[in-house]
Amino acid sequence: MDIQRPRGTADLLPEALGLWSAFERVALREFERANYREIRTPLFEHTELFVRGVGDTTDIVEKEMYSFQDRGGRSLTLRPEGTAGVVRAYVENKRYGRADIDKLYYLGPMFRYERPQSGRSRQFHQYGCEVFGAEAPELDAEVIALSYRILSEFGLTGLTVEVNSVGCDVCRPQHKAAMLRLVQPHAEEFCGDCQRRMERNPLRMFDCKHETCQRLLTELQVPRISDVLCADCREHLEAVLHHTALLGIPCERNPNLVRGLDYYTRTAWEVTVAGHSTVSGGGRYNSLVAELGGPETPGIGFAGGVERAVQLAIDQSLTAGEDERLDVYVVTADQTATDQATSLVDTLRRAGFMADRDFQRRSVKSQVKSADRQHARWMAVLGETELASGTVTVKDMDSGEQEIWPFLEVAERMQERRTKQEGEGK
RNA sequence: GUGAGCGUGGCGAAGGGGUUAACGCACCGGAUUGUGGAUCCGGCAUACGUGGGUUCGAUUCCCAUCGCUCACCCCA
Repeated sequence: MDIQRPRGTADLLPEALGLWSAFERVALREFERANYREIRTPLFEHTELFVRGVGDTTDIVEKEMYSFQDRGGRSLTLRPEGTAGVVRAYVENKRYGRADIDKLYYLGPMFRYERPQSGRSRQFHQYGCEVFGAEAPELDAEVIALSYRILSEFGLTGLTVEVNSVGCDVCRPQHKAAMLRLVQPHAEEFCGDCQRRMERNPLRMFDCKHETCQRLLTELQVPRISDVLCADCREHLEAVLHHTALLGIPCERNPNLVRGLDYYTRTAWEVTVAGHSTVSGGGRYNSLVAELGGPETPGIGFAGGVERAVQLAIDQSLTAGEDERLDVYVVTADQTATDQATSLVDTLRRAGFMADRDFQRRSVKSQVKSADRQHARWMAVLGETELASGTVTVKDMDSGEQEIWPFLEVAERMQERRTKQEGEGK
């Protein structure tokens, strides 16, 4: 095998896809119950959209974009996240001119050029939603609840929601300036990572694992954003937590929580399981729509990683439920019966049964083993004796009983059996 | 981008400078004229990631490279 899949991509094989579709069903169901509607935007956009939307100093834009030139010389980028494209579509399609707020959800692949490791790959899948046109804290609570419920309804346990406010256009710049005033004179005393964080996203410094950095922050009495929120932001955060409590969502305040993208304002949160990477995260973005050329419109949304949810399910021993079982396996017990096998399989399929047969000219024993391996409900044997009498030997693989039926009545009789079994609740 | 570990048939896995590279699983055929499990017999497979070096000889030692895995940064 000389050509392998590109680094950081995965083949999703049938055996693994059961959990995926189980998860997707739950996500779509929860979104739709909450009156969200699906949106599908392009997998690639103009590079400029992400630079302006996500933020030009974020890791995503600085080193993780899959960008390329098309034949017309335009710079395009495989989408590294979902929000920017949805906001662009919202503005471009002028959906702001409507009376109701716009509740949208999406599910699909995203791309980031990173070193793969557990819970991280170059093509991965996110599900998420965006809501435009309301800034009431009860909406924040609804979206937080959705991000939590999708995972809990999927069956995951041990989930917590960490919530913080990163401030607004008023209090955040003030805090940042104040923080830098205190910290920059001591820049060399911080670790290399923190010195970089100072440039990019000083809030991150509170996350540093180095003890010296933490001690310095305390000694210098550097305020955390949550300590210096303006009155409106403070009030908003309290109202959000009040409503998530009404909804029974296990929220915890995390004054150190920061998100990596530039566009967040006020509420930011992550759904986590102890000892694992974040499963989903989101926040409010009240300036993003305007920054991308639309009218001042508040927005809020979250995105979760499908791979991470599925991996947690595996870790927690959740199963997807049985695959649909094969109804009939047609056994060709004699080479002369191939014509009949072909038409019997076709007849059964047209009658709505999942039917299959041997295509490798294997022995009868092998074919029966095959039927067993695939958990067929029935096998239908076509051999010399059946051909001579225009019949089919039909065996119920569960009970082991077998009968001889006229060839032309097989589908009909099976339908009767199936109806009867379903009536008995089997 | 930084650091660490690992690449032997479809899968798991032993070995180790020298004729035919174990073993287990899976699969196929037979014992059982045409029936699922077990047992026994037989069969099966283009297998030592790739390229170079050392050597009379390399799957084994050395170098490089590619890939995989994990951690850091960051994030879904």
